[in-house]
Amino acid sequence: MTSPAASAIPVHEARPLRADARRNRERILKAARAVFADQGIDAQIDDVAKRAKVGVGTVYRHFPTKEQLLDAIVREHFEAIAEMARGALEAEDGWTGFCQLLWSAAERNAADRSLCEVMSARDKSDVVEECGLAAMTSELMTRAKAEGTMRADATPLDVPVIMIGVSAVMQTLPGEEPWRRYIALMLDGLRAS
Amino acid sequence: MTSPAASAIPVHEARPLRADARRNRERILKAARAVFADQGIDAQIDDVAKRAKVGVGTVYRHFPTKEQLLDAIVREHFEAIAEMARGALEAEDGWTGFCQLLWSAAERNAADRSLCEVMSARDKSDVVEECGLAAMTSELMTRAKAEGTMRADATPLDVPVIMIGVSAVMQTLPGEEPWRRYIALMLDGLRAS
DNA sequence: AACCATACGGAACTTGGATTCCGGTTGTCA
DNA sequence: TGACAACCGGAATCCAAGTTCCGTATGGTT
Repeated sequence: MTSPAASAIPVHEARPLRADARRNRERILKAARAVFADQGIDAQIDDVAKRAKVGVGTVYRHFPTKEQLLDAIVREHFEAIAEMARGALEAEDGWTGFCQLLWSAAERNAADRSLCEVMSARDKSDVVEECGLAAMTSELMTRAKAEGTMRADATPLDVPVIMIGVSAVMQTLPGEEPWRRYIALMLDGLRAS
Repeated sequence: MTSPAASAIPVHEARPLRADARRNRERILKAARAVFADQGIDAQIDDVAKRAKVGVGTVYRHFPTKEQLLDAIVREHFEAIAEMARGALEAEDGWTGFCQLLWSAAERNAADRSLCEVMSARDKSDVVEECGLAAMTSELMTRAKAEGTMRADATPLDVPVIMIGVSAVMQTLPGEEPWRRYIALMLDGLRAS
């Protein structure tokens, strides 16, 4: 996206940020990642600002809305999960890859409260689509079904259902045990009998 | 505390409510059931009051806090589910009873937004314990395992995990399909192979 | 080294809801 | 049928965020 011939850039492709602004933007994102991860989506912008050692106004200049700041971070997460999916596609077989993806995605969720809250409360299928996650998951499932390791009636729609569930479990029941158990049950439910 | 023979009544065992007060209390509960069911736990007390054709102050005299009002209603729900559990214990076998219980409890959840929100976001194990649900579920599972229809490593703890999950799914993905699919998967995961 | 568009900080403002208050009603009981 | 404690209604108050504003500071440029 930063290539020399950045010619046909869409709509408002602003001039580069001033050095201090660029620096602050990074600090804000970093702070927000940390704050949202451990306070959840109800964390306050003031806290983010404080942690970034920046005034609230500055946060708002970079992200006009709390929602937008949160969104930026959620996208990063999905991006990361999409990366995991790419890894899962390298697995020796579809079922293994599928399991690997669910486990690692859940693991990431477990480390971030806001992610759990967002996943279990808002439908993010658009983001999932955009970052290619939908397609990769679908591919993984197609393979697994072809191999006969996944029940034939499983559908890509089962994945959000599962992720929403784990996310909720993580928020409500503390500890690793419950959500791991949950994923295990679900995978058993999806395995071909 | 002010009655003449305020003898040995525990703490605050108040005198009977005045007729109008009793009537209002009922209207408030009825209104609250409806409002919370379709707006969720973020519904406003003002709406409850309006629907009950009563002033906000009156709502607050009966339930000093929104939290307490909500709690009263949530307890009613769990009570009802406990009733379902009693029915499930009559089923011809443990597995059937267990499935019956999960399906009917989920069905009830589906009809009440606040119930879903509460179940998926707060640990209500105390209430579950108090109304006997915990014990009955446990009994059902013991039977099913003895019959060999439920996997041996299933535990009563799996039930809240499942209920939390469905509740979250109901909130996030609209329609009957997703949550039904979810329960079906989970039951398959719990069935003995 | 002066200029100014960009940025910054953070106090002040706004808003949405919960909760309180208090003058006016109404059951209940003598 | 008074008298009064128990109630009621709903405007006013309080509060916790999110968001705006504006005087000041600072990179980048000539």
